[in-house]
Amino acid sequence: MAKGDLIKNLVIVESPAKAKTIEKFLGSDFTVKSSYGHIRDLPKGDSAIDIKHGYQPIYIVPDDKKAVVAELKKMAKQAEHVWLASDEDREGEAISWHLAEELNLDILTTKRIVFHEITKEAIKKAIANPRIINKDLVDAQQARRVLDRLVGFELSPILWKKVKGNLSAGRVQSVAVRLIVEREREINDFNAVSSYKISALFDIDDNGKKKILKAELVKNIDTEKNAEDFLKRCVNATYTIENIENKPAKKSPSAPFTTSTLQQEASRKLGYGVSQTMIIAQKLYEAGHITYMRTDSVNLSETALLAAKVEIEKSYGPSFYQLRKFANKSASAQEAHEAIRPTYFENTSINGDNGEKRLYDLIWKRTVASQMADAQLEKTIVTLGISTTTEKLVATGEVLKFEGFLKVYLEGSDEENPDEDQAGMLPPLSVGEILSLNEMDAMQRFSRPGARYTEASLVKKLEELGIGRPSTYAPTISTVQRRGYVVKEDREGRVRKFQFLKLKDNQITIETKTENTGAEKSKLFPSDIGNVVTDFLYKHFDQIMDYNFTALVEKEFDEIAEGNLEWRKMIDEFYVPFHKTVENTSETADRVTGERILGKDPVSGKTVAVRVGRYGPLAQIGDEEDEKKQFASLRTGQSIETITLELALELFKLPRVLGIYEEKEMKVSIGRFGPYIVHNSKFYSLPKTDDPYTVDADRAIEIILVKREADANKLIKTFEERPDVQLLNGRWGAYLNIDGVNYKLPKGTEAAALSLDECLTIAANDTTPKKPSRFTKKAAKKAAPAPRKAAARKPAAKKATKKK
DNA sequence: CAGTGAGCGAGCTTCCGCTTGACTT
Repeated sequence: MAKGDLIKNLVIVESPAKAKTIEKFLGSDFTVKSSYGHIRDLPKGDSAIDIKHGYQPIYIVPDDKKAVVAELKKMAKQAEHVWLASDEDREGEAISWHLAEELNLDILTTKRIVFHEITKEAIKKAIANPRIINKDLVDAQQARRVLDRLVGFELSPILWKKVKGNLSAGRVQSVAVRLIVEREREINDFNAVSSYKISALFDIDDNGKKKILKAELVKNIDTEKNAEDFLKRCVNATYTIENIENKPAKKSPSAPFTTSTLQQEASRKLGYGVSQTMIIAQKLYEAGHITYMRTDSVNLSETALLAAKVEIEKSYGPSFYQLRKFANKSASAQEAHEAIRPTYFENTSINGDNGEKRLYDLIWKRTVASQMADAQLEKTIVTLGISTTTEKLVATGEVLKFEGFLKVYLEGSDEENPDEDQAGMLPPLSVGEILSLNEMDAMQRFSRPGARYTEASLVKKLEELGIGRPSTYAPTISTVQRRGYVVKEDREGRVRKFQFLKLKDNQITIETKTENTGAEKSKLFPSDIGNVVTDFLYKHFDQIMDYNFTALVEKEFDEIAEGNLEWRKMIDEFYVPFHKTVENTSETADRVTGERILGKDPVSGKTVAVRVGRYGPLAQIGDEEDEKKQFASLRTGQSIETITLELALELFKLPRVLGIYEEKEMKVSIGRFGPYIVHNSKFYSLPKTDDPYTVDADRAIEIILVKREADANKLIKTFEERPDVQLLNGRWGAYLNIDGVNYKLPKGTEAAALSLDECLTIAANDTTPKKPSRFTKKAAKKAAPAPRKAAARKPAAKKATKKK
């Protein structure tokens, strides 16, 4: 558009991708622009809210929004009509209001339009029915904004004072951490109860084919003795089919994706973290492949419903189609958008990288399945009598009569049920038939505590509690990890014994077997600091930490939106007592370290305790007054809450001096990357098979010599003119190193034959992102006080990217 | 994928919710 041109209609939406689409629908009289979300916010400091004057918020246009606002302002001046078309929810209404204020538009007359779906009909209809800004809804947003700022910026400094610096607290994040902390404690306090599951395997002859029928006792047996008694009773018994019941069953598809369910399913089926899912979804959205990805609605537009029908009937036939309209379960949903769906159902796949293709495939299948017919099943329940006892065995089978939506998609599950067998088809059986027992087992099984959260299952829980919004789920999960409250990691399981009783050929055998239990992959664990902060906040600010706090204030926000409550009054009623507690806590509460006394050191008789120190969790021998007290850091995976006296004392056994070799001392210890030997200021990692507590001098020398040998063979080639270019042998074969940066060699390259020019070409063509260059001494020092895990994972690069 | 193995001290940190940006001629 040339300078000075008159614009007939200026429409302002939130997202630029949306602006592009809408512009196509509206024709040449309309220019559609985007505000890129909120254009104003509270400034960073303490003076953002004038508490004494009715909690008056001071708004500023942040630096990164100045250009957008300037452009919109200019265009608004040139426009005949301005239409504010931000989302129809609390935040969207506030965006329109801020725009009106900042662009000098008349609040009382400027046209406000809304649509819940980006379709031509919806937009035309919106244009035909403008309203004005709803100031009550805006006030509800102001109350939300002010409350969050007051809570966050008054609680966080108390943590700096009473726990340590750089911590944070807030309405959403602190509750998210509490969920993780409490789940971990439930797991630690859990006492597994065991019982015995009885399964009988029968040999069946299915027209000459040998098959096995598995039947089970419906209720497990409580003790080993009773299980054995049961098997004893079955010696020489006959087993008769007493009843066969067939009954139809059906499965129905799930609703189309919202942000939360997309994150869950991408986690279960593709193994993506919630941020990863959102980044990929954003790309799909920007490319026009899917509708908006931050939504809490399960609704599909009429256009989408029709397109799904066409696609299903074309690809699978009319019998597979069923119109379905889903209702939202979550009361906190604001439904400003459609569900997440493919923009064009006829695109069964898209161009893009692997992640984009897989996520699109998931979205396509989920959406299409949601408009498909039920799957029809036939369930068969076979009851078997035992001649020697009144108890019954039951076998169940399932046959799929009509696939329906299962042709396309089956939702994943969070439940891990290793004991549950997939019910399949049963062999032909008849009532009165006598079956021959192959064997009967009684297997000891254990009850299990609630599962640890994954990123996605935590999002699910937060959504159930009405805490957080689609746009904040992923950032919240990142925040609690960045602050070091929560770590996402894998944990190895432990070996557990269980009893296995078997009746075969009328003989009973009892065997003790072992299984691995409790192994975790990408699960969220609380850190010690997460525990300490949660306990502190819960003790002094139970209101904020209450799982219902958000739901309660949301009710009040709704009242404000309906015009039945004045927002300043609502905030005042919350803030006055809250602030009093803040002041009181700040003055009187003790510093907290989460200290736990473990007992006495058997050698010195001194007290052994664990607590959070300046650099993280530590163990200490000797009281505060003790001048010769000793310290040792806890290891990764150890926790103040669960560590035992024995394990804490172990920490003081390292470093151990192993002896002298080549006139230098050999010392063994455990570092960030596991056990190592240090000798002549060189480090040698201990192989997994060696134990740092028992390894001896002879073995240490061996390890040193093996490493020297490897190092001697490491160098393949160097070049006189460029000493910084080296071809080296690594654990995975030859690689190229130039000035400390590693490059992969193309497959099949003979490393020793490469010339310097060829090496430089390989380096120049290598587009894989390289790690930031090695820390300088200074940078390494700076990174030191960061939380243990975070320091190991994220080098100092974080700050630089943020500033930009 | 490749290597790695911290620790003296001042001033700063922080919320939740919208949305994607990107030095020049």
